[in-house]
Order: sequence, then structure tokens, then C-alpha cells
Amino acid sequence: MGCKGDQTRDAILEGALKLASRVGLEGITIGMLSEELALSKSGLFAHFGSKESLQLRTLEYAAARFAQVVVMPALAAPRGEPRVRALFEGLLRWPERVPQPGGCVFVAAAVEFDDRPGPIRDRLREIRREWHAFLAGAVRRAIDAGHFRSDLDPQQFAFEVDGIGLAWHHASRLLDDPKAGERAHRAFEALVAGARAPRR
Amino acid sequence: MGCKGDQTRDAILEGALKLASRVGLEGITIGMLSEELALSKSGLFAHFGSKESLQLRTLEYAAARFAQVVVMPALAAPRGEPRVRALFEGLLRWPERVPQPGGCVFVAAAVEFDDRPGPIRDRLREIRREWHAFLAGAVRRAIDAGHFRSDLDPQQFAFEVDGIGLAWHHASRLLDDPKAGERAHRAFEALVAGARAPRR
DNA sequence: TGTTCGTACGAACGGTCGTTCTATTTTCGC
DNA sequence: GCGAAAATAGAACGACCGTTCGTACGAACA
Repeated sequence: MGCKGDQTRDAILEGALKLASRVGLEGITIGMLSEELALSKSGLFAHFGSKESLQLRTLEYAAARFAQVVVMPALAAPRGEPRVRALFEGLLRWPERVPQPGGCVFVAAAVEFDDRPGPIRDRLREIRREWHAFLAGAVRRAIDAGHFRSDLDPQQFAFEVDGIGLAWHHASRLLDDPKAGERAHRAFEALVAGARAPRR
Repeated sequence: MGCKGDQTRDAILEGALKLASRVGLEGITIGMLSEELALSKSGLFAHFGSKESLQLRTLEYAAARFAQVVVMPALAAPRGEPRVRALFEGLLRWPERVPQPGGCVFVAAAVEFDDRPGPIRDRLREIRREWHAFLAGAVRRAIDAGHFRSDLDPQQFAFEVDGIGLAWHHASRLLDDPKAGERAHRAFEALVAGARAPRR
């Protein structure tokens, strides 16, 4: 079975993820990537057969890493509110845990591909929906555990967490707002407080 | 004074805005744009002198249109909460008011340029900061008018509105969530309710 | 030892990019 | 209407794109 090849391919995917974080999945160039990794263009290309396949594999690699560094550790936290908190904290730390110097690759890809039909958009949408469903599931468990009020809408909660994450990404990266992290946490605390309090 | 040239340039900028909405500011291609507008590549190019200048002008054009269709109409609403609401509603309608088939051009540009130093990033950041400041100003007026509680942080409010807008953009475009609009409104109502209520 | 196969390389392809140059057409004040 | 100036077109450039092809190296297996 391919031993050396697998190592190389993983190294390529790691480089592709970092590169995509900066220039987007579509902005990746086989020339740039091969130069950065000291490989030949054709040698790198041979591992994937097409650019689209490289993009797809990079997306898959990112999803696997995300599961490793934010989903799985959160499962170690107790069910209910603590786990919801762990997911949020993991979300904020994910672009540094798996180095993405240009910001979350899913955010970049979402904006790039939200109107470009094809397998990449399809897979990306799937990944995002899974994340959404997982987050909503954790919220539902928090309701069942009595941490959150029973008439809370988990999907709505997930929607708003998504918004906080995106606003944080935006404020910290483009706006260089030093208070971005603090703002994100305050927003999340307000959200949790509203979820905890009995119906007004 | 340039008469014909100005008309052409405006038509180019309108086309560039629509195109940038789909493929991003960097994704714009002079060939694509000239073909779409039935102009020659060199003829179009002559209006701007460089691609970067075209991008910068497109960004400026978008900012001017944004001021026209969301900021100015909101000024017609009474100060305080109504104006804050008008700004939020205008924000959600802006990509359809000024046709952007691929979604808000500022969102696309923000993700593309948040880590690409240069005049485009600088100008984009300025535009976004102005919007943030304007929104926060409207919130401050709502506090002064007694609509919102006096210890509300206008910047925090603006941060969260930003998040709702981004989450809505994301949910409606990539995820094809039919409830995205409803969710955005519910999130906004919760935000306003929290701003209105006396400190818990 | 010889053969095979997985792996990487170098050269080249047609195509498109942003840009430059030189003409040609169109506009507009006189 | 005329002539200057502005506006547009056309061809070409070097660079880089994704992709293909033929080939060389190295290890595994006969």
C-alpha cells in the first residue's frame, strides 16, 4: 500500500489548507502550492488528477481536522450547557489550533462557493449543515438536562452562535478590533443568559 | 468634460459590482467584464489604468450605492429605535435593492481582503468602520431618546447586528435555509428586547 | 538479478490573465 | 462643418494557469 505517497499527500493537504485560508479554495494555485512545498507542479498534480479534486480533498481534510480539534474535545465536556460552551470556545480557537493564517477556511469557502454550483458547494453545504445539526443537538441536550428553558429553539440558537462567530471573524480580521474576542464572549453570554432564563 | 466616457464608466462599474458579487473583487476579470458589456478589453481597461484601480472604484461605487439605498432612507425614519430598525431592514434588503446576484459585495470583499494588505483592504476597512460607527451612533441616539437602556453598549449592539446580518447571508445563500429571514428577524427582536429592557 | 510498480520530475500544450502599444472611430467646443 | 481631444478597438506581449505526456528514480518482489 502507498506509504510514501500518503505522507506526501497529507503534507500537500496541510499546505493546501493553509494556502486556502489565505487566498480561498478557488484561489489556490498548483504552481504556488508546489513551490511552497518544494515539489514539482506535475508531481503534486499527479496526486489528485484535477484541481477540483484537490479542492475537495482539502475541504475534507479541513472537516476531519475540525472534528478532531473542536467536536471531539467538546464531547469530553459534560452534556448540556458546558458542552455548548465548549463548542463555542472550540469554534473561536479552531483557526489557530489548525493553522489557518488567513482565517477559517470554511468562512472563505462559504463566501466563494455559495453561488457556484458543483461538488464543492454541495460538500461544503453538507459539512456546514452537519455542524449546525450537531450544535443544535447539543443545545437540545441542554434543554433536556434542564439547563436551558424548554421552549428554546435549538436551530435559532445555532443560527445566532453562527452569527457571533462570523462577526468575530470579521471584526478581528478585517477591522482589527482588539475587543473582538471580548465582544464575541459578551454576545455569547447574553445568548446563554436568554436561553437559561425562564420565558420572559 | 467627459460625457460619453462617464456614462460608459458608470455602466462598467455597475457590471463590475454585479460580477464582483458573484466571483469576488479579486475574481473580476477584465476579459469577462468586457465581454459581458460588449466592450473591447483594452477599451474597458483604458478607463481605469489598472485592475486594482477598477477594484477600488467598484468598491467606492458600492459604498455610494449603499449610502443611497440603506443609509439615507433610514434617516427618514424617526430617531431612536425606529431608525435602528430601518437600518437593519435596509441591511437585509441591500443585496436586492442594488442587484448583487452573488450576495453582498462587502461580505465577499471582506473575506477576500482581510489578509491582503494594500489600498483595497484599507478602503474596505474604512467603509466598514464608517458603517459600524454610523450604526452605533443610531443606537446611541436611541439611548438618548430613552428607547434603549442607558447602560447599553452601542458598539456591542452594532457587533451583534453585524453577526445577524452575516449569519443571515450565510444561511440563506450557502445553506439555502428558507427560514433564514425569519431567524434573522427573531434574532434582531431578541437583541432589541434585551436593549430595551431595564438591566436585569 | 531483473522486472514491475508507485512516485516524482521536466517540458510542453492551449488558454487566459493584466497590460501596452498603435490605430481608428466618435464626440464636442468652436 | 472642422479640428482637437476623448473614447474605443485590435493585436500582441510575457506570465501563469490547469493539464498531459514521456521519463527517470527507487523499492518490492520474482
